[in-house]
Amino acid sequence: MANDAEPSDPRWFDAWRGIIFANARVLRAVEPKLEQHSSISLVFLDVLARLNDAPGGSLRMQELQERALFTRSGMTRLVDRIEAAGLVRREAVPGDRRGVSVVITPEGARLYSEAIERHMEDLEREFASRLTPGQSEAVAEALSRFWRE
Amino acid sequence: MANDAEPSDPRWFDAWRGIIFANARVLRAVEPKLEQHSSISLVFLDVLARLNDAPGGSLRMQELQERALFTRSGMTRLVDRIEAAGLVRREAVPGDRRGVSVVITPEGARLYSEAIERHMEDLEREFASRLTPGQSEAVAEALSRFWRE
DNA sequence: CGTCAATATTTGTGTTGTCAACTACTGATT
DNA sequence: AATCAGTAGTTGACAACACAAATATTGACG
Repeated sequence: MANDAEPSDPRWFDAWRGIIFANARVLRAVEPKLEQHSSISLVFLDVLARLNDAPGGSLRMQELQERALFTRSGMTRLVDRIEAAGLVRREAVPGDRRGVSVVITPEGARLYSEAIERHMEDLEREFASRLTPGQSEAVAEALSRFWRE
Repeated sequence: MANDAEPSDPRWFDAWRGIIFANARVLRAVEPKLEQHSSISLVFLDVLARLNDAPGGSLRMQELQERALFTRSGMTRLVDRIEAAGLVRREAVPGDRRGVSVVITPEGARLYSEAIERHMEDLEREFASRLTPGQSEAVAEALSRFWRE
């Protein structure tokens, strides 16, 4: 098979290339649609998703920082902007006056569920429709450790 | 439109989630190492790779823009910076005075091959080692249409 | 030839990202 | 209680990104 003396690229590199291309191409297609329909960006949606999935709809800045997929740094100012848009609010943490917890507002939750629904449709069109169920299954299985650790 | 009652997340969403997580986590691990060892960023490496793979080590701005994975816009100024680092140079296109072709310099090619070698080792550690050969194969096969189309 | 829509790239300007320094608070140690 | 290393988050300064408008050139068409 393709395992005698690496020809040029090892086989796992095709897998990696597939991941970066799929990531880039799907996001490139899907992000403008999100902004168009919901007038929020993917980084906003990302933060709202983390909060929405968290118990109580609330996380501390650090947790948000760690879990966010599309933002590596600058969470303070990102939350500033999302807060200015009225989608989250900062609250004091009882018992630790250094801490801040970021809470999703009702309006944030409403906008999130609206936006994520549409976003899923877009993803289905741009991503899912290009894979067979068997392929989806195989990719999901192979990559699950990257998010389930 | 598929309209059957979705239980929680459709199966393809796990595949998509795997892709974004794998992408984010591997890049987050690998990029600092690249910068540390080769003192270039991933966007630099990306551009150098496109040029290195192109016939004659040269592409026009537009082609670079289209092929680049890690940069969606601002190719002019990105090339400015890479040029300032001596890794590429701009050349006039014979027969079209609007055009510019970007050529990789010998130093760029040298630095590229050095950096990519190390980068592949890092990728192997952070990505490939977490997949079985069968999983690599499956992911590569399932996602090949995203870069070969 | 002269006009003009189309193409190729750069420039202007506002927005977002990054990294280190800074402020504020905590908990442990003495 | 006073000290102090560690933790949480913000701020300042600058780099990189994004998008629209500007510049320059081409090719087609009357």
